Amino acid sequence: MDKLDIPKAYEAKDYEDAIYAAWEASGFFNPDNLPGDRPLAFSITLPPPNVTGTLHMGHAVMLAIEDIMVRYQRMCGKRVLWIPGTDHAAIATQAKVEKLLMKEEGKSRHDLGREAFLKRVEQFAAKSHDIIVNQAKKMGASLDWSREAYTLDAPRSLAVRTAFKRMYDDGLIYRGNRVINWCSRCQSTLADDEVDYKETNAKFYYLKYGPITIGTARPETKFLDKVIVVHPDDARYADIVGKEFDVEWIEGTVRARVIADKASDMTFGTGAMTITPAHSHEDFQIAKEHGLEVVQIISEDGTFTSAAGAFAGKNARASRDEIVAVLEKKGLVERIDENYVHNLSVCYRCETPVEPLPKLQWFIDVNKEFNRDGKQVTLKALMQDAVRSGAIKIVPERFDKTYFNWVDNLRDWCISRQLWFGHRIPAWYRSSVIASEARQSYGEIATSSSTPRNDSELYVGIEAPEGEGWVQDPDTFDTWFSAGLWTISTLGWPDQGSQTLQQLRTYHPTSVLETGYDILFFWVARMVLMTTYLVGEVPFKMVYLHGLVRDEQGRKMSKSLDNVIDPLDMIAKFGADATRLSLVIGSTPGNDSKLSEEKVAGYRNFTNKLWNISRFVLTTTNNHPQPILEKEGRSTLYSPPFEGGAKGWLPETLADRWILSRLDTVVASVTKKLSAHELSSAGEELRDFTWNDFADWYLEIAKIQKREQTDQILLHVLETILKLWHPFMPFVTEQIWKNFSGNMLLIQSWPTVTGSADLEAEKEFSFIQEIIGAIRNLRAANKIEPIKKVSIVVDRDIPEHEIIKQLARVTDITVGEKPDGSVSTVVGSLTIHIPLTGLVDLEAERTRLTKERDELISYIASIDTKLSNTEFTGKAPEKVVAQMKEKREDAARKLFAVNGQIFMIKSQ
RNA sequence: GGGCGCUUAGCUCAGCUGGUUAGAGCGACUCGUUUACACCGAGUAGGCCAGGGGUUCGAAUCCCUUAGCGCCCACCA
Repeated sequence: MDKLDIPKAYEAKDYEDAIYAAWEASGFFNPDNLPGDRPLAFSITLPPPNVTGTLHMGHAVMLAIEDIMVRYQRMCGKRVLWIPGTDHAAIATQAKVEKLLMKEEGKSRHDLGREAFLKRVEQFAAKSHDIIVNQAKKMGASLDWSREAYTLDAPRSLAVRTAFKRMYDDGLIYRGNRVINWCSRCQSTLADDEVDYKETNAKFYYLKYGPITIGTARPETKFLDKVIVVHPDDARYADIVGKEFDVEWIEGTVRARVIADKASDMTFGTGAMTITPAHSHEDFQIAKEHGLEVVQIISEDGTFTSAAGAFAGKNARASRDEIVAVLEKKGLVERIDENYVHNLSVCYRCETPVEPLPKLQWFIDVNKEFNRDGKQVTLKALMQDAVRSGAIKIVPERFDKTYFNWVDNLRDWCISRQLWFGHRIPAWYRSSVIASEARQSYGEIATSSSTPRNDSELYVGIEAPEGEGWVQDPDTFDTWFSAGLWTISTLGWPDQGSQTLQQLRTYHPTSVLETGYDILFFWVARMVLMTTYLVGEVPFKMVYLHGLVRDEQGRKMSKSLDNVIDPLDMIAKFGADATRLSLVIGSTPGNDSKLSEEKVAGYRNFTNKLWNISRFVLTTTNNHPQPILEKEGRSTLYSPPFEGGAKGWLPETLADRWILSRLDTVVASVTKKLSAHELSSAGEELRDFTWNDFADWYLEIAKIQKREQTDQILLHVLETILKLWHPFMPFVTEQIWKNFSGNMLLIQSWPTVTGSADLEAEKEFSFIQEIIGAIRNLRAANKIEPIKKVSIVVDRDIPEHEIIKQLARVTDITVGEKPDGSVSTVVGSLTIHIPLTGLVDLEAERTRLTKERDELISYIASIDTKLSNTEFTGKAPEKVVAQMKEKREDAARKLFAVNGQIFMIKSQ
């Protein structure tokens, strides 16, 4: 037998990479290679990180939580599939590369041209991808890399084109000219939810416009305003509604007229506004209803069009003051409110102010009825039903409301983007006019206003059409369109091969979607939309939302605040296991959590604790004459399984019965909690058991219980907690597991309840703990001399007196029959009598004990009162009454111990 | 303007459908040279569960209300 040589401290970095490599080599991350039958499947698709750079703490949380779920289910015997992938994140990635290009070479994407630029982006994405994969591995994520996907790879592109085609054929996708959100820096449209609002201090201008005064925050858009809108009920303007008159304006005289519309707010500004249909969503709406002309005066690059006369070509927002100066010169500025606060709409990526512009774009109609299984439905209705029917469960539940609030108010989704990086819209046009227009915008900024053409041929298909003269739409898809297909596209949809179909049948709908609550709308809702429409089933049965990881002070982590904690740094310093625990324990779904280095360090201490527990157990048992580790398959010693529960190996002592009972409780409870996705709570309970019960009590007892039985129990408990901990701390547990024979811990089966629950033992042992605690207290109080003599009187044979003796580290224990004690009426089986000498600090101890005794007495009295109250006993459920009685017993037992101690002190 | 949360020990938070004397970790303080671990052990002190009202035998938990804080959504020119 070799002597075990285990280092004193666990250094994560010495083991983790090798362990991950071994897992990967085993092939067990791929469900096809898992041993056993596994009729039930469990699947998660990893929310694909953007290929914009590196992973942050948010990704680390995601990987930790999902890996825990996945490892747990794998050990439970499920056919577990966790698919990794990355997201091309069109707008974010393109913006990033453009920024780099400008910084490093001083070039814009137009300097390179579309093709060369895309090559650059792909290079960047590839590099970023490799970093991400490496980081996921560092975290210990047990992802099936053989199925890795990318939102922009060939299979996913096919899925995108197929989805578009099908929706188009069903009339759910249309091309329309509408005012959209335009980011002049990204040079692209933005969906409604890609617009952020930033509270900004601005000026509010009161301008004379003919006979009335109008209010505006954006005078520069007002060049061609010809229509004043007032509220129909506004008495101030009632007499001029419908009238026309000439007004002196920015560039000379304009013929203006007044209309009434409820959109005008009587209480805001002067109650009168002019409208700019081309550059405001609401004005566009009004113009549409009243059949007004829509003229674009601001172009895609943020400059004025020729419609702005002398200002043409100048940046619109930058010209505001200049235009106001012109108005002022003409005496048209009545006053300026300098303290105007409003919500400026900005691009969620680059914070550039969003410019509303009229553009011809592709939209998904969420309100259009179509036939589904003989019923008329809308996409919106599908999204609502998926959650309302319970087919999808959101955790935490309160996000249901957020979800509905969003879906109910959903407007048509603009899916086309003027980016180069992304899936091209599978639409082709054939007509000289359109074709040249499309060519122009291919690589150029589209300058012409895009009005719908009737003279063009349009082809929508999965592949390019046959024939001459077809030009593909230059636009690309909103990145969330491809992301919305993620659960089905990663499983092979729309391929119809039997293997793909089988795979979809097995793993779809996926079991859980785990992601941050911040992308509930962007992504989760879109997946529900796409998947329910395309394959007629929900994409996942459950949505588990985690919160944001904030810094110690609760601030968001950001580069500008310099408070970013890099997961890789934490892993390097404290190990992946500690990092995972610090992200999972102490945080609950849907709530933000705070992270500090100290917290991670704390869990590093725990991994080391587990390491040393193992070190002790393994070396102790190994040193014994019948080396348990050398026996063939340690399991022969005590399993499988415990026949007839723990009786199979007859634990001899109270401590044995106690620890096994506790272990059984913990197995049951942790299993239940993990099944219910209560990860934090499961982890806490496991930590308490491992540290408080197993390490602090049973290990100490084991040192003096020199029976072979103890070795078996030590090994059994260790084996069980290694399994229980494995989902949380895969590395350290797997490393320790190497001391056992057989397969990797990764695929061991999850512990089951053995039937060792022993309430009597738990009660009795807690009493022993009480007594030992008392002895320790007394020793601590004895500052001058060690305790000379302790006598313990028991009324029946409790072998634990040996333990007490050792633990209390006292000498000279005598054991005898219990005298007919006066206190025995309270309850109890054990009394102690400790004559002590040389004590000086006992007075304080006595005061404390007396106080405790009084509290216990009044507590017992209060229970007695309650129990004699017929209203309580009559109305409270039986279970509660029984509980109360038990509590009374516990308190009485404690009182007995306290009384004993007081008696001891008195007798000094 | 709508909606959703939060307020529990010095700090970070658990406390599910009402039922132990409200818990944990960290921190503080006291003690400890115990052969698994100082990345340790044994203890102690900290709470009117934000305030007020109600329902109930019983409320941190349910209802109403007040105050403070946060988040999401929304086209106020």
